[in-house]
Amino acid sequence: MSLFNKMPKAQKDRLVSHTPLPTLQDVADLAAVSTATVSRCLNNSGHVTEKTRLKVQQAIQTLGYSPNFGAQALAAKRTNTIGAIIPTMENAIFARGIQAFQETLAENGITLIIASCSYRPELEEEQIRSLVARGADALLLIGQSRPAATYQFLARRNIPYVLAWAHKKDSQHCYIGFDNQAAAQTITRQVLELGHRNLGVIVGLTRNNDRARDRITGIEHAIADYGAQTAPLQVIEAEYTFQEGAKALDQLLATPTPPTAVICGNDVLAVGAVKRAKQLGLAVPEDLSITGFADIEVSELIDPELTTVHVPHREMGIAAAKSLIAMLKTQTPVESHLLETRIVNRQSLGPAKPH
Amino acid sequence: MSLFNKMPKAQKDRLVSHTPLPTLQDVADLAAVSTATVSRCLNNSGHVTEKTRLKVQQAIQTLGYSPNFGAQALAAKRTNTIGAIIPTMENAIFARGIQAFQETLAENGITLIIASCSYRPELEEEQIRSLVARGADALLLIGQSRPAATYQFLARRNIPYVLAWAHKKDSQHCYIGFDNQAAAQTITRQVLELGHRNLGVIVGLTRNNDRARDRITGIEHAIADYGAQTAPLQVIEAEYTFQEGAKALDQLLATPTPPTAVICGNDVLAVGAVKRAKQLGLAVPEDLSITGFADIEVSELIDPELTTVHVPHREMGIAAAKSLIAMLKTQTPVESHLLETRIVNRQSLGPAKPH
DNA sequence: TTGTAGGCGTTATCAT
DNA sequence: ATGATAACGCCTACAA
Repeated sequence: MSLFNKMPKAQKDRLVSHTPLPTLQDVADLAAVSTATVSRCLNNSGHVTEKTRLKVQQAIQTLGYSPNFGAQALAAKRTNTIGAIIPTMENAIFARGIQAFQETLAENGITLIIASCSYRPELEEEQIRSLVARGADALLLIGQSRPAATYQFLARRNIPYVLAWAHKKDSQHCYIGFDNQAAAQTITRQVLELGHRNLGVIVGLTRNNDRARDRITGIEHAIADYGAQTAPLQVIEAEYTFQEGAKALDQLLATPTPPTAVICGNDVLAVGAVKRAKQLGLAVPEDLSITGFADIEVSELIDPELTTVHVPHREMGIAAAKSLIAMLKTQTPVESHLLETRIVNRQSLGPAKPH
Repeated sequence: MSLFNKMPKAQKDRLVSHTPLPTLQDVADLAAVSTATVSRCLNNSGHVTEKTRLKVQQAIQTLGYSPNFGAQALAAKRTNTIGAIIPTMENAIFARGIQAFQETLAENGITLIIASCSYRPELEEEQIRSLVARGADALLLIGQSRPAATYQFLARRNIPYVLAWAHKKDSQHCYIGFDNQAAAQTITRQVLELGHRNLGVIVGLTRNNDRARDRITGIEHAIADYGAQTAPLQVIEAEYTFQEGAKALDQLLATPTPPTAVICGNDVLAVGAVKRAKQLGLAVPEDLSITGFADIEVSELIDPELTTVHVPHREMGIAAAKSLIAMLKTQTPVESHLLETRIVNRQSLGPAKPH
């Protein structure tokens, strides 16, 4: 065997003109330093003379070097990647928050991987494993309700996570979100104060959605406090589309004692209901009041514009990113972060008609 | 030095009860086979007895083993990750297509990394580098216009990519999309056939958006073919929000000869314009016709519903995913894929008033 | 401050 | 069909 044949492959490649991508070694050679020094420059881990740093940077430039992801991940035991699993990318409710989340991560040199689980918990479980397998250093999850086994899995792997879009006091988990129940309770109280005594409710499918359930609870509490619902409270669950919101309204109106105000668990359903009400010749809010939840763009598009609960989407995304980054850095849990919601009064809610 | 001190760290860890995550070696030990065999099982690369396969699977189960991403990437020189860079996640125009793209990738064991570039080309360049650095095996990009250096970078790294949401004949690139110009031309012709002789145009910012430019060209061609625009063609560019669509309409109507029909480059602007028209007391389409482009959900929400160009978002996402997967598998370019658009006639376009 | 060298957990090439 | 073993490219004690 010749000397050439004994060489490591990378070295051979450098002799023949194959020229694959430059490696740390190439940079080190060109800069006439060791790979360790180059690595230190790359990771700003201090202890490098300004002069050598410049040499190294020069070499990196001329070679067009960029670290190999796999090697970096393998050696450093982290990928600088954070995963997020959201019910769906297809609707606006998560879009703005996730966008802000991603921007904040990017500012910190972290890449976001997104998966969606279509509100199916078994898929979420699978996605969590997948993202972790893909090397996600930490995770953003939506809401709290998932099997204990999932949390155990994360604990076993020591993967930091935050639960966003929800909030629970005194929990072992780190929440970055708002109090769905309290927010729903507040807007319901406002509806009641306007004289409505027969409410209807349209919410997303509660089956795997603790936020939707919390909102119903809030509505019920408000009504109980006020002691004022004259008919049985109708709660219609609907999938997350304009059309389903419209259909749900039809159901509500088909009852013997149709409501004078409809509280919706989200803006998409609310907006669909508003459109349907108008089609049916009902004036909103004169004949029927409708409220939303989330304050996404469409709530200002519909006529009349939607009175709804404003959620600080971007703030939430930013806070989630910062918390995760902190957890990664300190390797310790971080406090939950409660964000404030507020009611945006537009035109879809009005006083009950005197009778 | 004791024998213990000479051991590789992983072996030590297995002796003391530290128990980090199980490795391939652990699985091999438990199954009493070599790591090579385990690896073969994991990658279905054939030549494994059913019996040993079972043994190995058993071991994987009991250990809860999952491959280390970094190591896998380093050794295999691929990450099974595909990157997509879209202008923004925050609006619906890309959401459905990307969702389908992601689902198709997931079915093939590939993870999607998304980055957004806010329609800023220098940011896109940066994001491309970032995703590649993160180990993206291939990329989905939107539209065609970007610096030659960017394409060189991708060629140098040998990264397959497709350009989606657009189409060019006889191009060196692989397009997965539709003909923006032809689609715009078709809907414009329809408007002209309805007797309109004074059109206005509202489009997204063309500065870094070749799709928007193509649509304008299509509109201009249709008008030229028809030889029929009575006033100078007003083209207003607007950012991608309802409000900007509304403002653009105001500008169009402030001219001495306001148009009787407004062609919009996308549904968001169109819908914003419809809302504004109604606020101004104009009946749509009796006083003013408005058309959209993309056929996203809101186009059915607004009243009157929007006549617009339907784009097969999901098909496009699926096709893009399949093409990329094929390129990755065969290591050869793949043909472009032209998708058909069609006009959806709803209520926002009507005949011109006779005068 | 800088260099040396071993290890990270897979894959894949060769033998057997 | 299975096993040894050499890469893969980077990080990081530890030594100098």
